[in-house]
Amino acid sequence: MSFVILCVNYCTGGEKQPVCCPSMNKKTSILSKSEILDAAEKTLRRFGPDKTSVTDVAKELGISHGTIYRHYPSKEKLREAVTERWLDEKIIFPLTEIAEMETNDPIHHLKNYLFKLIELKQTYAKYDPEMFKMYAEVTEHSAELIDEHVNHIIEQMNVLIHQGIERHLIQNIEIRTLARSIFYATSRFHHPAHAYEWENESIKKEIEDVWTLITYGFFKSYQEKDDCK
Amino acid sequence: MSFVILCVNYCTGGEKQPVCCPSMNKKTSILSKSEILDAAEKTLRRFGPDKTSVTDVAKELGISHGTIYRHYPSKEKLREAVTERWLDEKIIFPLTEIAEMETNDPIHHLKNYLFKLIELKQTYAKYDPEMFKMYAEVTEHSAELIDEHVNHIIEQMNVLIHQGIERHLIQNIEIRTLARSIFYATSRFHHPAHAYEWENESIKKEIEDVWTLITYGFFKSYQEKDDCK
DNA sequence: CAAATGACAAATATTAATATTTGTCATTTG
DNA sequence: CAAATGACAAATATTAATATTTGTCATTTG
Repeated sequence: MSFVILCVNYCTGGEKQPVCCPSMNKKTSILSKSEILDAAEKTLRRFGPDKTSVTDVAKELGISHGTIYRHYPSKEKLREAVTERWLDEKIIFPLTEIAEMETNDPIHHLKNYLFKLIELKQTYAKYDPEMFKMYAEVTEHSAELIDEHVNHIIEQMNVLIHQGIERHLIQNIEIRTLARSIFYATSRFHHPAHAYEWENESIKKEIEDVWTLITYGFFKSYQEKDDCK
Repeated sequence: MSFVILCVNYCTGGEKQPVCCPSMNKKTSILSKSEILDAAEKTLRRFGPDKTSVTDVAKELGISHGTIYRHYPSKEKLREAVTERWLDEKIIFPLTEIAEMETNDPIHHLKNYLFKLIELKQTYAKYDPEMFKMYAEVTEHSAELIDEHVNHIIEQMNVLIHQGIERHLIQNIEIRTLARSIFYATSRFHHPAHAYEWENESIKKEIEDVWTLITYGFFKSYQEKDDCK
């Protein structure tokens, strides 16, 4: 009984744990991936991504550094794992909460979602600078990680856009293309390469103005020009 | 007579020359700013922006490095001057040619202008990598230089937008805001921080898709929904 | 006498010697 | 016997000594 419960406690978060069920007698001595990630995150925040060694992380855990290599095949993979968890927790999780809210104003819902993405990125750039730097560094090298992250966001935007189309508020064009274009057209406001431009207060108005542009476009439609009014 | 002509020859390009008119007997010995910039550009292309010293530039010219400091107060100012001239020649000049063309399709004209900007940036990133790197480095430090460059482009876009509004093709909203928003919404395609993402072939479709988005917007207007058709 | 020089100090970059870190794997531990 | 260890070589980073570069300015040059 307690066997099962313990296993559930240990194996949360979808991690592929080192087999934790046979011989459960040593529960505290079994090192989990998330314990390593906790220690890595703590160490990264202390020393910064450029000064943190695998040895430092091992020291934090009071173990041999060789042990970490039994869980992550390289320093780079460890950095990616830390970044992936950080992105999931700090960016994807709060965004998912917004995405799943009920609404009868899909346009506002979409704006809410996108603006939250921007706010989160800009907040963490400022208040969790070491981890944000880590994220910026890792995603510049790992196309895989950034692709997964971006696709996750575009996927959620797809759903919101779909709701807008159903209610005849959004033009019925290729959804995925639209989601991607909205994401890219706002790169300046959420891409880490632009972080140094976020200090300026004018950034808030710029975001609103770009949002207005992509909402209505600059083109005066034929309806407005000829048929109507 | 030949005095005046020589002066004109020497003082082209709007440079503030070291007074070249009194005592013209030594015409070849007078060092012009553009000669320094030529040598700097040549040296920068050879050694790259991180390995080029003021001494290297002086060597290229066969002069003492102290002389360069009589024309530019610091290495950084020299780098800025090289970058500014490069931008004017490689980006602003060809853009101005397009901007000044006559057209009866202002939307196409605007697209043409913006796509040329993107094409030029992407071409020089690939085929003049040292100077492009120089530009990327300098603009990250000098807000002044990048502001001037960006404002120049936005100014030219203003004119094109104005033509579109006159012909009732572009919505009559605040022109400057619109120009800036179009510029920012396409940052991914012309901002040097994104240069490493330009390798991917998919970038061409992304540009077209973002252009379509900012042209028409994603919002289904009331005209389309209710009044018309 | 305007323009260039080159000697100089301070700042910065390079080099070479030294130390640490990364990643592996045979051995140890519980 | 699964998990951890720690000794080890190769790669990378740090340090300290050395060399170059930056920027100034009194002196020289034409």
